[in-house]
Amino acid sequence: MNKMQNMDKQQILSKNQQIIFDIIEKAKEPIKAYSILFNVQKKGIKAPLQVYRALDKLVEIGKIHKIESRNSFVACKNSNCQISKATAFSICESCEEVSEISDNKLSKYLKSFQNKAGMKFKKYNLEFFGLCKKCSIK
Amino acid sequence: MNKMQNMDKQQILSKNQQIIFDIIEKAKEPIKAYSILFNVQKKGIKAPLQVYRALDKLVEIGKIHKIESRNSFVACKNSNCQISKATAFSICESCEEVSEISDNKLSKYLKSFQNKAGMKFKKYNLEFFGLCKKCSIK
DNA sequence: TAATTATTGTTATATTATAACATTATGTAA
DNA sequence: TTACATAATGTTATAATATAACAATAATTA
Repeated sequence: MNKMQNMDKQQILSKNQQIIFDIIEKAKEPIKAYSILFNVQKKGIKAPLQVYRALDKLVEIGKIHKIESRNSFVACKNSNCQISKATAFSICESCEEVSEISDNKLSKYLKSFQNKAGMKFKKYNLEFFGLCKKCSIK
Repeated sequence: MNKMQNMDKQQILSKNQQIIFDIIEKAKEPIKAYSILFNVQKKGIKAPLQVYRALDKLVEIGKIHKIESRNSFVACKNSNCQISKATAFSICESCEEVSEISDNKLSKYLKSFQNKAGMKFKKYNLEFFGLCKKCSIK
């Protein structure tokens, strides 16, 4: 194993983590755990738990994000949301296209947001819903 | 059935919807579908689908919200998030306390947010994570 | 009052996720 | 370099969450 790859987020991936990350990155769209499982069975990963463990770790280190409303996973496209602390997505309710939002003003605003009790937050996840360009023409 | 009750959101609830809404409102904290099911079995609602159907409807009309990251449901505490379009929550990662955020500036900001492609959104869901007051003292 | 739409009831099953336990690999500190 | 700790893997079983498909009934509306 080449230990110098995947240094972007200061993390060397284990064998299973790498296999699963590659699938998610290639997908370019959110992909579900059992669909990942189907894709990696030829590589010897046979059990859901092997997938979920890799997913947990990849989310933890910020290489991927979970789209909570869809129970699916995408590779991180940002360098800003390291360690998965601050994520925002737009989701098309018609074609289910998901894209990660990278907007400094938005993330600054949300990172510094306090609720009325003065509670500050370590993390947030924001999902916007609407129609993407293509679907809004139809 | 008294048709004059539950007029707050211009919606009369059906029998099952009312039963399930009452459980959620009494709970005062997020409650899961199968926990609701357990609670309503004495009232004759025996199948998961009966619960999920009522939940779907209640979400649709904005009487309750789904906490996506927790697969659980809470009664709406706001008059602002009608029809479930704009929801924000704070979630304590230690005790799992969830509260709905009602902040005009935040909702104004998010309602008018456009992504770089100029796409506007009909709906959003925001979940903040951190430690609540109690848990941050510990 | 017929037609339409919403709601309910029911059985079965699909989908998503974790528990528990044994083993192997990797990193770290004496 | 050995022992200790920590992380990752493999495996079986099962828990938790959610929907499909179909039949019947109730409520609304034209």
